[in-house]
Parts: sequence; C-alpha cells; structure tokens
Amino acid sequence: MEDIVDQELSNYWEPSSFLQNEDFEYDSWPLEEAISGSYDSSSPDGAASSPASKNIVSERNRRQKLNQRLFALRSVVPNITKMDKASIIKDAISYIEGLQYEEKKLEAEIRELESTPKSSLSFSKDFDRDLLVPVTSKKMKQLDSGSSTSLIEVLELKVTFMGERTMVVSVTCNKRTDTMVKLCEVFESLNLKILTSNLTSFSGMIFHTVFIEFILALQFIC
Amino acid sequence: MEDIVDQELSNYWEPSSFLQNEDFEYDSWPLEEAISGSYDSSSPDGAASSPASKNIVSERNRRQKLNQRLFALRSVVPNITKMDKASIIKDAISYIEGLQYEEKKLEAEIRELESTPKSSLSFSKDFDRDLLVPVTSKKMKQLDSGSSTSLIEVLELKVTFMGERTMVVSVTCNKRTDTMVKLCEVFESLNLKILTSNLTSFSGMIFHTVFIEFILALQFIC
DNA sequence: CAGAACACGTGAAGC
DNA sequence: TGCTTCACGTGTTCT
Repeated sequence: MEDIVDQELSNYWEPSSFLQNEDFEYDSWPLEEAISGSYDSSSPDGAASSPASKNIVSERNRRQKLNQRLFALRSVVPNITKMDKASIIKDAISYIEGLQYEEKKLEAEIRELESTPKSSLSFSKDFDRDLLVPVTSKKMKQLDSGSSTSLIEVLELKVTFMGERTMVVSVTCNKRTDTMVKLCEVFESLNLKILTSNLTSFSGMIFHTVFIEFILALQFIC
Repeated sequence: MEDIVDQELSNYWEPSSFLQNEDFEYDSWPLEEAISGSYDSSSPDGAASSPASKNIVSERNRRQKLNQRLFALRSVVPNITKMDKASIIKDAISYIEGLQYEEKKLEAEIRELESTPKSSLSFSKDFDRDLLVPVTSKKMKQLDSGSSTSLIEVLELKVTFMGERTMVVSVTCNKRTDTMVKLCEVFESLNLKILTSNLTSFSGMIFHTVFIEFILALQFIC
C-alpha cells in the first residue's frame, strides 16, 4: 500500500552510519549525495526528479542536518549521560548554565585580584627623577598611575633622549585584561613616528620599550 | 486515504501554543494531558485507548519534549540569529565553544595574577635601589666598561631584583663588530637560567634585557 | 507485550 | 513560482 522505499533502517541513529567517515565536518553541506545512491535505486518512478518527490529528499537533508548539529552539540559537551536527542539538549543546557556561572565567578575573582595591587607608590615616585615624565598630554593621561580598573596601571615610566632625533620610552605596568592592547592603542593614537617597539610580558607585568622619532613627537607630547 | 486526525496546525511552532502558559517549566513532564482533550474528540474509535493509536500520542509528547528542550536551549544562548531548529543548535555550539575559550583565558589570567609576587611591599622596596652592578665575576669582566676594541663597551648596566626568584639585567652598549654575538655568548656562558631575553639594536647601540632565574644565578654572579 | 526512541514520507505554511 | 521549515502519523527497532 505505502511501503514504497521501505528499507535502510540498518542502524539506529542516522549520523553514525556515514558521518563518522567525514569525522566532524558538520557544516560541509549537503554532504555530497551520499544517501541518494542507496535510495534512488529503489525509486520506481522513471522521472528522475518527480515534482512531489523532490520534497522528500530535501526533508531527508533537513533531518540529516539537524542530526549532524545535534551530534556536534553532543561532541562539545562533556559528561553526556544519555544519547537521547532530548537528553543531549538537556545536558547542553545545564552545561551552558554551568559555564555561565563559572565565567561570572572567574570574572569576579579577577576583578577582586586586580583591585588589590595598590602600593608601588614609592618607586614610581623614585623613578620620576630618572628622567622627565611627560604625562601632560591628553592621551597620555590614560597612562596615569593609580587608576583602578580597566586602565593601565603604570609602575614605571622612563623617558630617555638619545641624540637629537629620538627618544626611548620605557613603560612597566601591571598585566591586566587587554593591557597589551590598550598600550598599543595609546601609542598608536599618539600618531608618533615609532621606529621600533618592544613588548615583553613577564611575572604579571608588561615591559614596553618604544623608540620614537623626536621631531614629530614633541608637538604631541610636550 | 490516511487523513485521520488531520488538523491542529493552527500555529507554526508547537511550543508557543500551550507552552507559554506554563512559561519555562521544561522539566515538568509529561505536562499533564493538555492535548488529549482536543484530540480524543476526533478519535473515531469507540475504545478510549486504541492499541495502535496509543503510539501517536506518545510520539506527540516526544516531539513536544524535544521542542521544549530546544526552546530552553535557545533561551540560554544569547545572540540567536535565526529561529531555525538547526540554527539554534548551531548557535548553541559556537556559544559553548566561545565560553570554553573564554574560560581558559580567564583561568590563565587568574593563574598569572596569582603568581605575581603578591607582596608588592617587598619588591617595590627592592625597586628603590636597583642597580648594584655585580661585575665581579670573571666572566662578567668582559662586560667592563671602557674597553677599546673587540670587547663590549657597556654604557649602562642595570640589575633589578623582582621578588625573590628573578632578576632583570638590562645592558646598554655600543654596537661594534659582533657585539650582539658576544653579548649572547657572555650570557650563555654564565649557565644562567634565562627566562626571556630581548635584544634591540638602534642608533649604534644595543639594548639587551634578560630575565634570569635567581637561585641558579647567585652562585655565578656573587 | 508495552514503552521509548527513531527515521521516514507527507501535506501545509511562510518566505 | 519554488524552496525551506515545520508537525504529524506511521512502521520499525531496541530495551
């Protein structure tokens, strides 16, 4: 009566049949025509692409895609208890919630760790006399020491003039979130002619040494 | 032909029909028998629980459960682009991967923050009088300033102690023939545990910064 | 056998 | 127009 195309239930779950060959290539779609070979053979219709039966193949593809995604979801979630379609999603949900909670916890911990450092007053003052600290520019204000969060906490700022053309700016600061990026942004925003720059991260600090062309620099810094 | 029980497609997506009443109560299952009321009326069979058609109601429940889960998954994932069943899972996957990456980053950051010599008291004091130029070692003699040819002409030698484990040696010298090589040879011959080293050549000078593990270093330098 | 879980084909709705 | 997505009922397999 309606037992057309009735076979191909060799395995319980679709993905395991042909997907483990491609091994985690979920987005490659529509995965060639791996199935059609085993399916078109049983198609009784002479017309290759019957108008009605064009839907059933795309439906197959849709199901297959969904199963692929589900399989992929299962692979990124550790501690999968059951292979159930529903259980996979359930585990994924609780896993996501766990990650979100952990992330908040870690961020809070970081925020707490970053708020403690303080001090470092003594030697930053001591280094002042080392050589002229030109933190008068508007942009350079961002480098000001003692800033609480998300700003650059400068521990040492040393400027050395070499000859008449160049100066060497040496900055030591605590390594916080995206401190390197902010440092680079500050220097880039100054539109200086940077000859060479050197960034070293170590022991929770960042050592930055920049060689700057002098003539262009003065109008911005002083 | 087989259009038994063919109605009830009032809304596109199942969940929105009856689920928004219970409003996010995913795990309460099997959600009573909300549907059966509207369905059993169309059942032609006199028997209340027909043997074959008992499957279709559990199938409905299965589908409903799966959609609930999918809906729940969608609700915990921000930035959902499309409402597609497949897209929901896809977004969930990339979101999970993003969370995992962020978690690793935050953990690394915390690890780094915790490893910083915490007691900023001790080493900020050490920073005050850095220096001390320990050029008494035999090998270090090569670094002596004022040498004429083929030796390293040291212009500045600064030693900073960081915490109790590491020290930073900063050398500035004139760039002569093979000065870089000699510098490297000197430091290598000292058998120090060098954590990181940095060589910059500019304007006829060489700036060399070396981070050295402290415990091993003492026996050679002092 | 009952129950759960799945893939399939099909008709319908929206873009 | 055609393409996509969906829910549905059904038959099958495994527990």
